Amino acid sequence: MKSIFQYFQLYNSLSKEAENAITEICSIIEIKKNQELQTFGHTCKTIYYINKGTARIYYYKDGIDITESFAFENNIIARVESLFTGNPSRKAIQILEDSEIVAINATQLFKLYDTYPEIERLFRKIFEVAYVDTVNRIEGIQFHSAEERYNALISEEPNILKKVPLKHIASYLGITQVSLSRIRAIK
Amino acid sequence: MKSIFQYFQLYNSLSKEAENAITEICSIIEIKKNQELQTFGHTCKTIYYINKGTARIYYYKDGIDITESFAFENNIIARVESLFTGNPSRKAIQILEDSEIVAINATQLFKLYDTYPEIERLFRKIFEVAYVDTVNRIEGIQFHSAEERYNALISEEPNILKKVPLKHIASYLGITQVSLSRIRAIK
DNA sequence: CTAATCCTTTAACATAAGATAAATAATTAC
DNA sequence: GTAATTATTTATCTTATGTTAAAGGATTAG
Repeated sequence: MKSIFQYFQLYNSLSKEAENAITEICSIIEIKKNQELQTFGHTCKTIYYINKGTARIYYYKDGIDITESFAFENNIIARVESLFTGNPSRKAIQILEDSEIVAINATQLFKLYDTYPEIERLFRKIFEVAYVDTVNRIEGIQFHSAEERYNALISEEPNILKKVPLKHIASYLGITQVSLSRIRAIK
Repeated sequence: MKSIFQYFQLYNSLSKEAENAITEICSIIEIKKNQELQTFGHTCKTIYYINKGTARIYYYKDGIDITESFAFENNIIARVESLFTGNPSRKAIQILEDSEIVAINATQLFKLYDTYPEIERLFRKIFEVAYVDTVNRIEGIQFHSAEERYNALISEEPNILKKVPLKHIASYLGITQVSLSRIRAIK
């Protein structure tokens, strides 16, 4: 469990005490491909960091499986629409490759915010950047064609095709799998 | 300048000292319809609160004016993709009705975070909720038809038609003005 | 290793939305 | 109040993506 603190360092440096306090509320999960890390219907009280592997957040809309987002090695994944509101999540987190995940107990983390402003600041900054990424993604969705979005995704995340089935990429891009197949066939 | 603190109260209560510190870094702007509150190209260092009026964030994509978001009375508006990264913003803020705006100096605000953890917490929570709204908006864009998105917008913000030209609503919805006209004609 | 299941592609047809142009309608400037 | 400008609608044609169905590949379970 070293690299999570390297990741944190990118946002805000922490005192040794703060690092120890965080370590105490983390656990490591080894989990296999296609398993559900978290399922539907409960209020999300965990933030995950991916040491190794790949995951996605997804939900069902009219019975169809829709991928909201992917997360890859050395990144955070959380169902923020539940974590930050306390509402039960309609979304689940599925593992897409055999993974090693750090689970951060968010209930306890939020308590640490009172004792360690540096920890509150760290997560404030992490989620500010995630927020900016989401704002930028809207721009991509609204004014690029499906083909442009696909190409952009591949160049941002060149290994995604090895890690993630195309059907999940299609729903993430907001198109059907048939459309994605057509787009790929053009090349 | 009363209602901004009522708004803050929804997120986190502040001590009198913290309120005073914030008041010191705020100024009130009276600004007329169609004026630009902030223009393109500079790093965004201001967070705005709308006491009265309406505003939008917009940018040009291939020469076409695109509305990224609207903000109405008693809400915050900021170009977060610049504010949180320090990058110059490609976006501008335009006033859509004669407005009264509170401008919060973000550079000084971020300094207050060191002295007043309660202020850092306040803005953390404000932007967490804004982040959640943005995540939910992606869901709307990706899996609803333009007609559904239009109807949803009207029911969320019934007065928008009195405040905002349809062309801005069209680009916000991710469609052309001609398509929006067609959708409205069906009824 | 084989069968069963799941994933991806291809084809044919349907439809929503884009592009362009022109006609009205509404607003703004003088 | 009128002209000029800007916003909105309507019409026509085009195109990207959706829908459904079926076939071919790949992966998984036993």
